[in-house]
Amino acid sequence: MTEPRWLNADERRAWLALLSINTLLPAALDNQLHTAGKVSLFDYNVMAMLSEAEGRFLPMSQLAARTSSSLSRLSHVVAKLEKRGWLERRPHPRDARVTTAHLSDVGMTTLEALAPGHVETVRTKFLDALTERDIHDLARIGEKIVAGLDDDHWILRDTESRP
Amino acid sequence: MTEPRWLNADERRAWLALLSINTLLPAALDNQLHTAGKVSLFDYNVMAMLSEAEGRFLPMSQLAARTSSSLSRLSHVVAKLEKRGWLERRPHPRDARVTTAHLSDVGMTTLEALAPGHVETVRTKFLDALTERDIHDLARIGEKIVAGLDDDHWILRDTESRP
DNA sequence: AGAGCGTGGTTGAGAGTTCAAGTGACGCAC
DNA sequence: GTGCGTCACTTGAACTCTCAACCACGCTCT
Repeated sequence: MTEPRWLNADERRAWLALLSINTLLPAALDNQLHTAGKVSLFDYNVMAMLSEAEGRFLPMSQLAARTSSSLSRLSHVVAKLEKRGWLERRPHPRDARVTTAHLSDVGMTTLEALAPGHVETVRTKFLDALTERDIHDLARIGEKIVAGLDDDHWILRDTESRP
Repeated sequence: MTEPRWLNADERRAWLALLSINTLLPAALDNQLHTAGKVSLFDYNVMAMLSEAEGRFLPMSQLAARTSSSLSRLSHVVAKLEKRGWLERRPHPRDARVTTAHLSDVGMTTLEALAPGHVETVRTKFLDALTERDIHDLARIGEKIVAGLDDDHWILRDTESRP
């Protein structure tokens, strides 16, 4: 049992900054989305991921992967969004175990109405503080961290060059 | 009402990576802390911030600032930690409005027992994926983002050079 | 065909978080 | 020294998330 390696100055700065960003940024975005349309950042992302999928639907487990969430969390949220008429759940025709979540037309319209305000907030609260180079570096570093946490995370697919 | 500026490739990569990190990293750390000692990452941070303060106590509002949390959230959590005997609340002697949270000896011991496993997890889940240079860049970029979200955030004090 | 195992998803209970409202105390204006 | 606005919290209710248990289906092996 040896003495643990404590964080040095840069490691500590990086860690504390990430920790703060982690609570402040989602709070700011949640806030904007909630006043704009009683939607959380997570709700928004669920719908956004569906809107980008072929046919605007995905199996629950793939949607969970794309939102980095547990199936349980997703299930509760999809139930809520379904009650609002923005999503619809259907059984998969070939595999009766899987449920697919479909973005409804009303959901799509809602999402489109929310999108401009949301990206604008992403800019003002996040991207505007950075230079083009910062953003490029952050994308690279961020993807490294994601890879360390989940080595076949969906955002790492098709964007990486192959050998 | 002009067309919003959507995200370009790098902006999107940076944003999606941050979003994923944001859910995966705290989950991993919460997990470790919870199995090690039924403590959340936020609980841990509250105690860690107190442990680093002069005299191991801070007014609630300063503690809230240091944990980037709302006073309400903090109040609930401090109540919980107080019930476990790790913290103690005392009225401020000069200003009866303020409550100070003190880390107890038991709390300090608990924190010290948890710390090695926690830093180790911070390393394996986060820092190990990065080079020294990445960490330095991330610290710089991260602090820029924090500054954009809260221009007098505590982590920006004393670490920045002054004019 | 059926036993056993893994997969995909749901559910309910308990823990945690947020939001709005409330309680005192300070401090300044007159 | 009496209002009156602000500050520093606290509280309770509503909502969200997590965790463990559960169900149903598909796959493989015999």
